[in-house]
Amino acid sequence: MLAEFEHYLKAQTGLPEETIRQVSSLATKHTLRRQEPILSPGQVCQHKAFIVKGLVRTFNLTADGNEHILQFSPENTWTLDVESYDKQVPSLVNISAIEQSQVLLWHKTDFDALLTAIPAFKQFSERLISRNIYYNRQRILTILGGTPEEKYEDFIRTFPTLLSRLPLHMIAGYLGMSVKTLTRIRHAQLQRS
Amino acid sequence: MLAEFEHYLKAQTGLPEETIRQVSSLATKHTLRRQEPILSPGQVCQHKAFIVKGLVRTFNLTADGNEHILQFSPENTWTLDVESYDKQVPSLVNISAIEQSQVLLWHKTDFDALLTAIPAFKQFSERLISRNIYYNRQRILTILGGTPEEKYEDFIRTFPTLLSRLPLHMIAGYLGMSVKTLTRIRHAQLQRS
DNA sequence: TGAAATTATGGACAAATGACCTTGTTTAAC
DNA sequence: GTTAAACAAGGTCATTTGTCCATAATTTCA
Repeated sequence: MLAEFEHYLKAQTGLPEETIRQVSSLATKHTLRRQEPILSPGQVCQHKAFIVKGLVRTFNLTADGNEHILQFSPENTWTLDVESYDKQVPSLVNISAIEQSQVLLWHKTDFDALLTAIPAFKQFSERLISRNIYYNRQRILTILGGTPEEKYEDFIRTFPTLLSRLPLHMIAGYLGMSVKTLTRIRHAQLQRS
Repeated sequence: MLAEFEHYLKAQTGLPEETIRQVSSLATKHTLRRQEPILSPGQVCQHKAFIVKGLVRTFNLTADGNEHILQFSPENTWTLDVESYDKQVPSLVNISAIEQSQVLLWHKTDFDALLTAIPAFKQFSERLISRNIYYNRQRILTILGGTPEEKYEDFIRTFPTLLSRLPLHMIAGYLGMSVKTLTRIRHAQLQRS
């Protein structure tokens, strides 16, 4: 489990073995069953999580039981509730496994120490944050702009490999439309092809 | 014009006069007429802008002439196209004045120098970025989730002072709905009250 | 001040979407 | 391997939303 992460970090940063070991040595291994939560509303987000294997989602449940999905986190990506983590205030969102997953967790204290101790690691971390900012901006434009069909096609383009791993109702929850609409779109696309 | 900014920065950071002067001394003053652009698609975003007075919007024009608004920037806020600015690549968005506005511009080179030279200023800058991240996350949830009416009410709650300064079609462009829908909502609310 | 542009609203109609239900299939779990 | 749960898809209908149009009010700027 650590080996995969170390390989990832090496490929992404080119940091020396020793430094990489330093990072991974502070992680806790964790296996999640399907639907098992890492974070629930009301809890303070204490950890940064790296997904070694599996698939995790960040979402919000509305009063009427609807699920709005902020993020899917597959292998080799990170996840956390930034706002809760940064400010150490109770979270408003759920983070939980879609598939059985293996994750590495760093406690905020340890992770902060790593960022301070290893400038190149901090740079890497900032690069990830930037990417997230750009992505969310683009996502807002897509949600604002497109027809449901355009949103769906955009989703496929952005996450081609996730399509087959996600139930439709989660894709709907990510795109902000009903399952019915999604079904209709796919039906229409089949007709055409 | 500088005085307002210096007052803002003092209030926000508590930095000493001298440092504040150091920051403001690198700014260029600029007055914008209504509808005058600061940034157009295809250009590289070279500056960070602080709005001293007026109101500016960041938006995207679709092929069919629809306007999707990413951000409103009133007095005492900052604006730029982060992605274009960070990477120095051509922008995809427009930034332009809604009202006649006064802005201060820092060239990226100068602003980067300030961030390096003044750690407390860098911290302040990071705080602003964080705030923006939280806000965009929340915005995605709101857009995904609510009925048009909820989105409109959320808008009023978030930007109570902007309501009267914006034409309806811009609010619609920010919320991702047609002007007609907005009109209907307001009509319904009048009936009820 | 006066002409031109922008803005808000409303009507009518068509199209898109969601809610609710059923059915058959696939997947997971014990 | 069997049972239970989750899932995709389709039908129907009511509602919502958008487009296109016209009109009246307001604002801008020369």
